[in-house]
This record gives sequence, structure tokens and C-alpha cells, in this order.
Amino acid sequence: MYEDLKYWYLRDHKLFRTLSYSQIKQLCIITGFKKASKGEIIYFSTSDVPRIFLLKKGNIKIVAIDDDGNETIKDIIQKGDLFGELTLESDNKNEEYAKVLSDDVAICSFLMSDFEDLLLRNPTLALSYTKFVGLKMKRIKNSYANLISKDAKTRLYQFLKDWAEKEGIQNGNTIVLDNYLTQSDIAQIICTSRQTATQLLNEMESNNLLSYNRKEIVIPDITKI
Amino acid sequence: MYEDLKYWYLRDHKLFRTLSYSQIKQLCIITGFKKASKGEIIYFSTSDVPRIFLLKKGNIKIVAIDDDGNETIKDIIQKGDLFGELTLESDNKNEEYAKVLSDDVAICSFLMSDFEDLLLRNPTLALSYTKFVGLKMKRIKNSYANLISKDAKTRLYQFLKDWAEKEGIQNGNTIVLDNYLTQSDIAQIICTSRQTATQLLNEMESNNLLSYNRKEIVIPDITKI
DNA sequence: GGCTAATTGTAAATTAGCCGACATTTTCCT
DNA sequence: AGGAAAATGTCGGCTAATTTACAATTAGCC
Repeated sequence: MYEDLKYWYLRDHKLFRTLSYSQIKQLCIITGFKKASKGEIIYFSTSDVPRIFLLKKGNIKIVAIDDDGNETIKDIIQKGDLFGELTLESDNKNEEYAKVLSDDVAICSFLMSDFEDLLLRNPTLALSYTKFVGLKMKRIKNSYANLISKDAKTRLYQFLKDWAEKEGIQNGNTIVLDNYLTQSDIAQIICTSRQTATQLLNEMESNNLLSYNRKEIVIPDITKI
Repeated sequence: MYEDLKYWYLRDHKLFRTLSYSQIKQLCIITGFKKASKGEIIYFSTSDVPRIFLLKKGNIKIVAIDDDGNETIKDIIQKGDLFGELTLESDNKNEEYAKVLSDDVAICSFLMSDFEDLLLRNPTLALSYTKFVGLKMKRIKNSYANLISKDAKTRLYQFLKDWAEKEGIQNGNTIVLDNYLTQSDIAQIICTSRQTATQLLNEMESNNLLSYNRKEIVIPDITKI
């Protein structure tokens, strides 16, 4: 992989903004690079050395399989997100894989040990990273708090609001979302059955709260959600 | 507050183990100290400077109040836990308070800015802290994963197992838990109604899976839970 | 000791939403 | 183009669990 490309990939991420040009140049910690297209499944082979991944392009979902063989969506990773063992602790016993949601994705990865060394040498970066992880935790807490003691409808509304805020293209009160999720995906994220999600979405559609199709979701007035 | 006490309070915590005696001595970042007794409510005044808290003794619960005035238990903090804005980002808009569960507690606190400076000066500490936060995140993820798509009974069982593992006094397969929670607390933690929790606990009692009273919970055989 | 508030016990009514079963539509692949 | 697979739409029965409502017990306090 070209040095220049590596440079840009890191430079681009807000986490590395605190570093100077020469510092980034020196890193060269990116050791892996991968492209994949829609529907592909990427396994994080547990036998391998622990890695941290950086999604450069596209969307993927992290899926876990529990003992009963049920799939659970653990995370939706978007462009620019770091993922993998953010805790800097490898634990090998979890059965997880990633599935590509968007047309194609680009993922680069670096070794956890390299990243740790880097953090040790750059206290400012370490602090940014700490805040980064903390922020992620807060988001998880919030989204889970949302799941609990609220009914499916409220959860769907909240999910749509969050999604709109994060990725929606806003025009006045109108929001357009690039819909790379199936209704089944949405159902899993808000922890309900596929049928209930379908029902609620259709209900919203008849109430003119949104218009749904497989390509995009249009919310005419986000303030009504 | 005496320097010696401060020293021991920090030295005691696994997070600060990486620091030398003299380093800890130099810190003196503890700026607040508080004792409180059962039932007391501690507010984290949002007008105040952002702080990080360290629970030295006892148990407290963090309670959030949502828009409808419903109480939700956000966290149970145990002896030795750090809490507060672990994200190192202050956000002022959340209505949270802490309630003392055990007979009495001791809490010390330090300023977030002081702590940040400390992390900048000690990259190793920063790394430990990140792992610490990461671990907490992992625990939260797991406990929430447990809440979802499992029924109330399974959730109660899992909660008891976790509790037993964390704080139970084990003697063979028998576990004794110091019960500082009410059934209503337990219900909130496992996200069910108080009545359902009561019912399930009584059901377990009649099946000889545990014996419950307000002081302690005895689980004769943890392997059966 | 006795009063009050908090906690725990119990039961019936009601409901959200899961599940199974199927039809229909859309997308994808060769 | 055409067939298969995936995604979406729809329905009714079923069940866990919430809600409402009240009784009984225990703890805390003066």
C-alpha cells in the first residue's frame, strides 16, 4: 500500500488531527487494507493478532450469534468509524462477523499493539482516543436506555430521529435518508420483530410521517417524529 | 484533607497502580470528599465544574429522571468504582442524581481538568484508563444484550449470577449476598415491573433456589441458577 | 411501644407485540 | 428474460408481562 494513501487515510480521521504531518508520516501503522461489496461477510478471525479497524467508505453491520443461533445486530458502523476491540483488550470467545450493507466498502486495519505504542508516545492522541471511546460508550448507553421501558413505536421514532441526525440530508424540516437497511435490520436494531417494524413503518406512511422504499426514506417533517 | 489519606485513596485503586509512590504523592488531585448515609440523595450540581468521582466505600445507585418523571436506574456503583463523566466530556443537560444504598458511603472527587492533565503527563495511565472505560463499556453492552430478547425470568437469573460473581461471599456452591437493593430496585435493573420481580423471587424461593430477605440473599446452589 | 411510611405479597384485567403462516412484491443472478 | 431468493405486507391467535388495586408485613422514628 502506498505511503501517501496511508497518510491520507489517517489524516482524514478526526482522531489523528492532533498529530503533525511528519508524525503521521512516521506512523505507517496501517497493515491491512480490504475492499468488499454488498452482502459480503467479513470474519474477524480470532486466531489472528488483535486489530483495530477503520471504515473508510460505506456501511457495515456487526452481527453476533448467540448460543441459540440467533442473530443480533451489535453495531452499525459508518464511514469514518473505528471499530473492533476499542477496549484495547482482546477477547477471543465472541462469535462476531461483519456484513457489508452499502454497495461497497473500504476498510483498513492496524495492529492493536502498534496502536498502543502510538498512544504511549502521543499523550494528546491518547486523550483524544479516550474521549472517543467515552463518547461511544455514552451513545451506547443512550441507545440502550431508549430500548428499555419504551414501547416499540417510541423506539422506532427515536431510532429514526437518531439516524436522521447522524446521516440525514436536511432541507428545511425535510430529511432524506439513504436507506441501506432492510426492515428486518431496523427491527433488529430497535429490538422488535420484523412484522411489528413493518406494521409501524406502514402506519407512519399512512399518517404521512414518512415515505419508505428500499433506496431511501423521506421524512417530510422531522419535528413531527 | 490529609495528604496521607489522599495517597492511600489513590494508591488503592487499580487504575493508579502503574504510578510510583512519588508520582501519586505529587498528584493531590483529590479536591472533594464526602460522607453520606443510607437513603441520602446526592446531586451532581450541573453548575459546578465537571468532576470525576471515586466511590471509596459502600454502594450507590445513579438514577435518571426522564421527561415523564419516570425514574430509571442508570447504574449501580460499587466500592472502588469511578463514576461521573468518564467520557471526559461534560454534558449538562441530564437530570441525574445518586442515592445511597448501603448504610454509609465515602466518595472522593477530583476535577476533570486535573485528571486530564494527569493523563497527558502519564501516557501509561491514559492507556490504563482507556482500557478501564472500555471494560466498563463491554460490561454495559453485555448486560444490555442480556436485557433484550430474553424474558424477565432469564434476566433475573442472569442478574443474580452477575451479582453473585461480583459481590457474593462464596462457600462451596452456596452464595451469600449482602442485599442492599429493594425488590423494586431489582425490578428496575432487570427492567420489569415490581410485581413481576416479586413474583419471580417468590417462585424461586418456593423452588428452594434462594432465600430472600431485606438483609441478605442466600443462594444455596449457584450452579442451579 | 406505637404510629407511619416503605416494602413486599397476591390476584384479576388488559394489552403489546411475538410468532406462525402465508401472499405479494422486488431484486438479483445467469 | 426468467427463475430463485430476498424483502415486504397482512392477519389472527397466543402469551408474557404490565397495570390496577388492595392487603399484609416490616422498618424506622418519636
